[in-house]
Amino acid sequence: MGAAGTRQQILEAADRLFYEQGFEATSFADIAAAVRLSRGNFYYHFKTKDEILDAVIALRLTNTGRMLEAWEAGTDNPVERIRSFIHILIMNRAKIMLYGCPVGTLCNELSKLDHAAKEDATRLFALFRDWLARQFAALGRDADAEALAMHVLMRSQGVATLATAFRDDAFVQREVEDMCVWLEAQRPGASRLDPVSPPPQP
Amino acid sequence: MGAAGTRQQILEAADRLFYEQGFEATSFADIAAAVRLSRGNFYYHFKTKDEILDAVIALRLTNTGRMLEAWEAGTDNPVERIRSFIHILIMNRAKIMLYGCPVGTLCNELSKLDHAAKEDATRLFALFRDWLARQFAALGRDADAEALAMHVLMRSQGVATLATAFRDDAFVQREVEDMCVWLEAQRPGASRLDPVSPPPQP
DNA sequence: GACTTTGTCGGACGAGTGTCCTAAAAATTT
DNA sequence: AAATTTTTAGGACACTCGTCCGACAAAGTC
Repeated sequence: MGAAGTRQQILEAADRLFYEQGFEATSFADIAAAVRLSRGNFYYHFKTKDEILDAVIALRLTNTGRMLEAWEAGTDNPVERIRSFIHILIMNRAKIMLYGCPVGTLCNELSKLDHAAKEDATRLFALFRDWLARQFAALGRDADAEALAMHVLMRSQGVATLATAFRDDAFVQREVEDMCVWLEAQRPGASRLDPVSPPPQP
Repeated sequence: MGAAGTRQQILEAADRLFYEQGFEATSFADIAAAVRLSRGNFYYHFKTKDEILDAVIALRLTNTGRMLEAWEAGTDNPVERIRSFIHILIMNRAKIMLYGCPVGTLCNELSKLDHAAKEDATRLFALFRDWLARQFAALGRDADAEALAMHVLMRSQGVATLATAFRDDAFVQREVEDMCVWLEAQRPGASRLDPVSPPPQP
């Protein structure tokens, strides 16, 4: 197998393991075993563990970008696009309940370690934020597009964290619906009489 | 110094270090250095690292319980009590921007490690949830008190995570205010004409 | 003062870590 | 088929990890 293929395999394994076990708790040996490679051989592909981390973050940035493009290609309606984002919580809820949000948990871990790649990980968040902000702007909310984007991001992060802690499927469902109702009310023409953010129903 | 005093010192150092660096990234040596004790001597006070973790969680449960009691003693008004909770985000924002929420980040880490104390850490969340639910019930929202409590918890977790990633003081301020406005609107008599969850202003 | 209990020290242990080297195998080019 | 480059395996390295001793000091009891 060519080096490029092996490198890709390593990255995918590292991506998964960093997500499932965390960055620091994942050792070279873990990744090596996952791709059935000798531990020592890693040095050929990646000089240091941080180098793998950088590459994994770059991979995630690429994959995330592709996902956002796919959502944009799926529909012209900004509200529907934002709904695509919100519904990751439903689609990935099994993994989220086990390991949390890949972006949020990585940022948290790197912050605690005060790791150099901390800012790079935050760029994953920024990618989502800017994309969401563009959708809100397309909705006619130019003035507060970024604040609205951060609000959506904030909610999804909160749901992910509590989903991991409590493993409560109904909670995730409820909050996603609440978020969608809130989203509908953000169209500039939406009536203030609408239940903007109704109390979540049990 | 008595053993009880030393034990308490160890616990406080471990509490702080587990928060700042994470559980796994904190070694016996780190804690020992913090309390100026020999590493080997730890075995006398705590047989294993997990034992320290259990004790730290128990300590946090106690301290959290005391804090909740203090808030209850501070006012009879449930809305004001809940506001006390929300305002931790402001009071502790410096630390939160560096290390995240102590509860959320611990739960995330233990989930990834699939650690036995995972459920114990979740009990910290449950403590907040039940207390908040009691306040909402006192507000006359018995029916959906727990869902409302989870909603507040969810928001504070989301704000904490993004605060750590972006270190944006204005964002925290804005979301806290938004949360308080939302809270006001949860009183059963609140007019639906009120801006229930207004778009966050930039 | 002798004796027991309680607390501390410094170091040893085996395992696992990230890193790095050398030599052999595989693939590619000549 | 030979030569060269690319990729791999296996292990050494210095180190840190959690764990665990055995010896010793301090405190308290008889």
